[in-house]
Amino acid sequence: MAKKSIFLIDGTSICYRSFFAIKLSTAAGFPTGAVYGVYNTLKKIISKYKPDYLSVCFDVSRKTHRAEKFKDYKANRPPLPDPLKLQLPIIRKLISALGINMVEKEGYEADDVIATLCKKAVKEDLAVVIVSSDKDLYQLITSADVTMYNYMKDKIIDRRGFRKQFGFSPELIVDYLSLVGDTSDNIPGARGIGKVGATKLIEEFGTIESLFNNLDKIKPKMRELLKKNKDQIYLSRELIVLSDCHVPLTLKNFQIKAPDQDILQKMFKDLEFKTLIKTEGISSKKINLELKENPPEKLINKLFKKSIFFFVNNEFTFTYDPEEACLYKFKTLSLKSIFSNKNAKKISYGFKNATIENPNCEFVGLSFDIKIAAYLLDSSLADYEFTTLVTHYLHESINEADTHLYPYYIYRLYKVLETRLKDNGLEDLFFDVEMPLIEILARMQIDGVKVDIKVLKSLLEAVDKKTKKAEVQAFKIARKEFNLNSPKQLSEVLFHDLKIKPIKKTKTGFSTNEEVLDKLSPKYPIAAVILDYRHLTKLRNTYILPLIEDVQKKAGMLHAQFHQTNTQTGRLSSSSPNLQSIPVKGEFSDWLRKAFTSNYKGGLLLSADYSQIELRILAHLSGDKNLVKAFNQDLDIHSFTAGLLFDLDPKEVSDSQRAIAKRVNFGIIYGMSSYGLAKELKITPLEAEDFIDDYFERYKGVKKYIKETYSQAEDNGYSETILGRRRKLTEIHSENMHIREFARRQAVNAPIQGSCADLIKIAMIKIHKELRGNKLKTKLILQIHDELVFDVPAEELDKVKVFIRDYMQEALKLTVPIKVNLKVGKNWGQMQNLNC
DNA sequence: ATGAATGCCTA
DNA sequence: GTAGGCATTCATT
Repeated sequence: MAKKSIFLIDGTSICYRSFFAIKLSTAAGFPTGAVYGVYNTLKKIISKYKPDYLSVCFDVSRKTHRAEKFKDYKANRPPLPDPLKLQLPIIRKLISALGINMVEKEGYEADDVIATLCKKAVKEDLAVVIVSSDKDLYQLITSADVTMYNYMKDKIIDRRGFRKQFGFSPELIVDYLSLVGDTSDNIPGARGIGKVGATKLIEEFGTIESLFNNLDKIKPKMRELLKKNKDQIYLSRELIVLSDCHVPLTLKNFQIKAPDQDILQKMFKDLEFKTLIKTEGISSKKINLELKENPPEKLINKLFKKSIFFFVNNEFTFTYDPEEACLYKFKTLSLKSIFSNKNAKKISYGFKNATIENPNCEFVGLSFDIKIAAYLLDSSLADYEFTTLVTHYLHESINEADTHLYPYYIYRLYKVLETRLKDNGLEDLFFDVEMPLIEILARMQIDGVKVDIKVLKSLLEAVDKKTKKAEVQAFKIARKEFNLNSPKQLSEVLFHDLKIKPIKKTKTGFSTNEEVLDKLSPKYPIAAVILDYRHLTKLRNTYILPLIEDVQKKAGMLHAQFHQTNTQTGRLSSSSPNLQSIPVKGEFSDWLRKAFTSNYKGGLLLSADYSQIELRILAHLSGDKNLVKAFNQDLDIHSFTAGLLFDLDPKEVSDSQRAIAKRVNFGIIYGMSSYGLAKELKITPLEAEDFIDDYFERYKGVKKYIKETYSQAEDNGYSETILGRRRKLTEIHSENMHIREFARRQAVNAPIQGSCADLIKIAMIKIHKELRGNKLKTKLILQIHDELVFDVPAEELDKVKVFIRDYMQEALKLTVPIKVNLKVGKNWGQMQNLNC
């Protein structure tokens, strides 16, 4: 039988942390972040650790016994910020409404209260967990029954963990801190002795007393510092040692009582914590958590018509009967019969996975996927796991393994997310674009791409042969063998052994990247050899070998994943393998791409890609006169820009001028800074500045658009695409200029990149619908951001090529024409343009 | 085993 | 200058 647990929470500490971490206020401007943070922290601790006893300890006033001993104690700490002061009474009210006990003692700090209770609790044979970010409290983990919980990192530290972190026993933390001091409490410590020095001394000698008894064994410099600071050190120790303040341990009071829901709800309403206000429908009170195994036979028909079906991935299926307020879990009814019944309203988490697990099933009437909704509302979450969403949107934490709780949460998540989508004008994008896309991506994953392994193997042979040669050559020039894959070793060979002058630094040494090696290669043949070697091994290790591996598993078919919730901008991403980064330039890229073929006998691959789509979208978004004109007249946009920049007729523009204009055009899409453009063009930032000025002089509308985008991002905290997809930009107001500039570039790029994603997603849906409606065998197999690749039976080519192009071009109506190029071939490496 | 650092492939 | 995924080395959980 495990010991009963008691959690002692440093209320002051969690208030401070919450206050600085969470900026939140009501519409009227009343600060609420600290209240919110404290609520979440407490909720999390309770639901995760289920303590038997719990108490939140507070400081009462600043006139503590420590201040009597040392007048400067906490002297340099600024007074409590007003916005936090305002929240303290509310936080106390909230804690008491939650049924949680609070303890405080006049003249003492929360630390002392915790220390006192902790000692008593250990005597009562309880397991004590201390919750604070204050280092002083480590002095309490001298017993094996006491641990410290770091709520920021969600980690519990015991004696072993402490030793690992500090290098000595917790008993010595007081001595350590006496040396180091604590700037936030204005505890002096020994001036001149820092973390490193203190750790060394403590590890070697232990206590302060022992230090002063062994002064002769300490290096002169340290010895002097210790002597000089002796008084300060002993005073510091007095201040750090926690004192007993005679508060009683009344365990009965420390039990968590039932929260007062009425008060809580009223508080949440006043504080405008919308997500915490209970929604209509299933509430935690009403729901029957004991799932019934199967609904009675006579209920099933009714349920199909009236109730909502839920499923999480492919594993859990339940339905909620609103009349009975009861959840039923299906054992005998297959997922298939629910999926294919269009009357049954279905709410899912992770629909794509469910589809992939049931590839032969027909899907109709899917109405709402929670994962996708959460992504659309905020594309910046680290992940969209079910438990993450429960924490983020319901402010409760659940264990991943508690799958029996899923039905309880999924409906509430649905309610919250549905409302938010509506509030943010994201319904159309959600229901018309993202939801229909799920099944298309699932289909792409299920069907896969045919890959000819023989082509890969012959390529591997050729690449291996060339790699060997490059290797031999490199070692010959270096006059020794070394690991060519190691930038560190290579740097040693180039810049030490061969005495080449380094061009660029990295964080840890000299750079050996492509840019550097390119510059070196005319003078130093070894650089060219290394570049060749890198190219070859990249091809082998990143593409050829993994592809062979994957394809062998699935009998000639490659099933990559396409992710719908992995990018901040709305693009898709691909992995395992990433089919969006198959080489297209370089010596062997065509050979590699020849391995990607049609899965139909005599079939063809059709590739359809948008031409200059990002600049066209920029033209649409900005309405710039020159840019719109160029596209309306179907001009070569880079030559046109070069014409404007160099004051020439576009026909007179030289290749190098066009190349510069092309870089500048890309620069605009990426948010452009003179520094970045300078690096790209290998000119000075001042010269780059001139190009940018000239560009904006000619494209005045673009300049205006970028300015407006900045100010919109500053006002709203996000920028948005044509269809209203948003990208959060929390750092747009950063004090740090570099961070702020970065956010600004993202603000400009996100609508362009994201609108392009909107556009191609619509095209995919329309094309998919047409293909299925006509029962065609042509399949969409790849999406590479502005390109779609189809596997086409030869006899379908003439039919599909027309509507594929049309749907892509008509996916969205822009103020400029959209152009799509078609290419076709028996594989991805040998493609011919297709004119129709 | 895991993560930072470096480097390189795509749009 | 934007957005991704992934391999390797090397120093650490």
